[in-house]
Amino acid sequence: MTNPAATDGQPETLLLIDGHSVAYRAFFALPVDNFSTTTGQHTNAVYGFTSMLINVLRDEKPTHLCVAFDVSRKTFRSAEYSEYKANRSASPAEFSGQIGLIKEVLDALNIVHLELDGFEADDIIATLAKQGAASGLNVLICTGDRDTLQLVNDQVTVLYPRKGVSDLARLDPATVVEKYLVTPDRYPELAALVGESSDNLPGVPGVGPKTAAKWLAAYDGLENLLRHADEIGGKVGDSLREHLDGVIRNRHLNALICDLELPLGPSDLLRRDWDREAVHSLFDGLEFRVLRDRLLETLPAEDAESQGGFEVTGEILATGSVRAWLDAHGRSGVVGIDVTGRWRAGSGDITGLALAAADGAAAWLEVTGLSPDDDAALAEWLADESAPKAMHDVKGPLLAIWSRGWDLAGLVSDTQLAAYLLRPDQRVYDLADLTARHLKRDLAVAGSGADAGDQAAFSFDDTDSHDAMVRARAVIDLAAKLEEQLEEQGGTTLLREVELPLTRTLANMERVGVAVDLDYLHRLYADFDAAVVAAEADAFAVLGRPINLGSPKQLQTVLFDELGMPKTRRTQTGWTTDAESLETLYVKTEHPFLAHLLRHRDQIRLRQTVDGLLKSVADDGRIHTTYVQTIAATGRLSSTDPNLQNIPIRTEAGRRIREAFVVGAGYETLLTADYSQIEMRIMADQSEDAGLTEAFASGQDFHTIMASRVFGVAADQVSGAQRAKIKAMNYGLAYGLSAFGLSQQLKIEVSEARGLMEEYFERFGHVRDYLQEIVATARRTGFTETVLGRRRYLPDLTSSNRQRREMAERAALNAPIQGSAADIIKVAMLDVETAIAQRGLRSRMLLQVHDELVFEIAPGERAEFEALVRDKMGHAVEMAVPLEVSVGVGRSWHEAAH
DNA sequence: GTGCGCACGTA
DNA sequence: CGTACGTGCGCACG
Repeated sequence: MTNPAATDGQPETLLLIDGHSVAYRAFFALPVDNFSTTTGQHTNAVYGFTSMLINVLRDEKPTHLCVAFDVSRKTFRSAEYSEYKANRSASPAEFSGQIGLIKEVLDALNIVHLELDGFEADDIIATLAKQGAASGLNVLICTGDRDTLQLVNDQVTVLYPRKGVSDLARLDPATVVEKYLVTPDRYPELAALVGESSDNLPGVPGVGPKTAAKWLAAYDGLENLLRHADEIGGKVGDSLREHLDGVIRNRHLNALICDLELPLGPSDLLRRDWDREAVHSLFDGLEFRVLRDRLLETLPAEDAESQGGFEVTGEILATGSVRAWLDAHGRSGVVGIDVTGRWRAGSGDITGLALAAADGAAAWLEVTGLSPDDDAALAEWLADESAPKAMHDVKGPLLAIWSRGWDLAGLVSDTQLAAYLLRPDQRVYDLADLTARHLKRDLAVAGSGADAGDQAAFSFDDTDSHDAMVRARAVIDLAAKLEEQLEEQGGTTLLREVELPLTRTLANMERVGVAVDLDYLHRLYADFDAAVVAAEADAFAVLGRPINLGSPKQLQTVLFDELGMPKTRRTQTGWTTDAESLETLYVKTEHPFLAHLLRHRDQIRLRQTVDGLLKSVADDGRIHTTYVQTIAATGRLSSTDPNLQNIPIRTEAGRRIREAFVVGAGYETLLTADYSQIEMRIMADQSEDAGLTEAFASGQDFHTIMASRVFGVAADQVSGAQRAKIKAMNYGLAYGLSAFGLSQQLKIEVSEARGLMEEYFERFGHVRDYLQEIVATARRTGFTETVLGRRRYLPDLTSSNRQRREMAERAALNAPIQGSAADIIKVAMLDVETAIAQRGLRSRMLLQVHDELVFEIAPGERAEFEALVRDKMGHAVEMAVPLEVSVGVGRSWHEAAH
């Protein structure tokens, strides 16, 4: 049994939490508006409660733990005194439901929670506190309810939230006396005299804590005081005598019951392993990212100890001994590798390597200590296809390996990629976390959680080398475990043949980068900057004073309060000032401020994009983005630092930015190749809809031909408006578009949009059947699947919350379509790369933007390369509907567009 | 300093 | 009340 804090000689600690009390404190401590999920569920109380729980577990390291809840407002106390707590207004609507979520959190953390009909949480706590103290435990009670102060003694301490949820006062006997002027056992007597407004128990008028404490001291307790009530003089004496019944009632009601019959005793409250899967899926739903990280940081060891950590006995390889070690251990099975170093933006460096071999041996070697023969032996082994290796998050280390002049081959697993394929909707795939979840083992690495790429230090001591060897060992075990799971869901091919080799392709693209015209970028920045300044000046002139145009809050004050404009759509914090709403406002009011504001928005955005690019230009005059392979739940890539997948294209000014991306020295031109309507083609193929398939086969403009089918007119009779409507429908289909959404986008009535959808589906009925089938299947199996078998799990499909469920349905609709498109372009990228290598071409792949690839073409290779790209992209997978690829060339990304 | 919401760019 | 992302800013926490 896990018992993390119990060490020899130290007393064990029982922590008792009043769930309702702490949740309520949290609710009022944290602004409810700042804590809600995208589905509208308020979470401030859950957040505050969980945050406090994490802190107190970290700080107090209790060995035993229980959370008590009130069942309802009906208790023996309210039965005896109907006014008990009757002053409490109904809980705010935002609070309701959060107690249920807190219990889900506790369940995921495998923490016992108790409630008992007719009694309050306090009574449960009092009972357990007494039992715990009796069996020699230290008892901590975390509550915002002062009634529990009566339980304080040498063994029992109350943690009382001072303010918020992070500042807990420690109330031991001495502190209670200091603060409340009486000993803990007298506190309820004092409260009976003074009254407790939160319980709606009125006290004796005119008697405050000081008077009450004085009396209790003078008469040695309440009982004796009441017996001698007639001795007390003055007005307060009269007052006391008039309210004797009330005092007696108060004292009766505020006495906690400490002999309840409970199903569990202190020995049943030993802390238990928590359920990683449950925590992840719950925190995903609650959108608790930071809290999850804090939880993992604070409590990683505890669920792992039952299996223990990793026993690694390794050696630090002395100079000259690398070849011998690799010969002995490097070729008898999969070797786990952990690279220490740093990497970013297409390059990196290595300081050390840890290896863990299948035979149990482990080694650490420092790059600076390599002899020429060590270096050669290592380079040879790393590049040896027949020496199988496993790593975690290999792309960065690969860049570092390349920077050393080495290469890497024989990689059979990347545990990060494997974990991503198993559950693509996780936020992070940290090695320590995966190890604990899948192997129930503790990595016990100092500073685990940090990616190697973030490692600041370049000096290493024995701990570093040991930790690195532990990681290398964990990677092999994890790789085997994940492989097993992936096999069950048919995902090993996707890992081996797509994601794993793609990592290398992406690393190459990052390493190469894309050339930019730096002078042009600077001029562009100056232009946009001037436009920003001008727009700002114009806006201020109209307004008569300067404001921060980038502050939605200030804009709301100006637009809706000062200028009295009609209110726009609501946001969580007020009324939206987004561009679309401002346009509408401008049509209504023709206020020139709006025009200047919109222009300012546009220009500042463009300036910001250019500024970001300028800051990213490396010494080689190129921009090296980083592709993240494990972010998008659908299987797409993402691009960051900088994001080159959202460079403007829709406006003229935006396209000027694309002119900054140019062909690099020694190359002839850029070439872009993109898939036309790939998602619609996937839908046509998968739905086997004859009408849709024919529309693609016709070779005419796709949206026009679709419109002609829907409206029953010849293609040359389709109006612009008709084409626009069907185009919106085509694009929206894969997103789970509703009649309402379509009406919004096309600015038509909902009834017309509904009619449009009906007519569309009358012609293309198999598409509707297909889309409905996706959701129905996903609801049954729990996941969706792409053409290559990439899964996405959507537990919310069976949620009782309608908003969550419908959101999951749209995600289910979209995932196989967007995901299959991602599969296809990934295969195409690999095929193109292979072909480049086979033909010995110098041309190279630079960028991927979901359905588009950008290449840099070497002199003389243009025609051959275009044919190659068309072939590989067009035949990445075989489908009933041809994949159409359009290609353009030019010296800049803009010119190469088509 | 940190986290969040808003706004907005792409496919 | 249409999916999937990343970034930068202002603002309110601590």
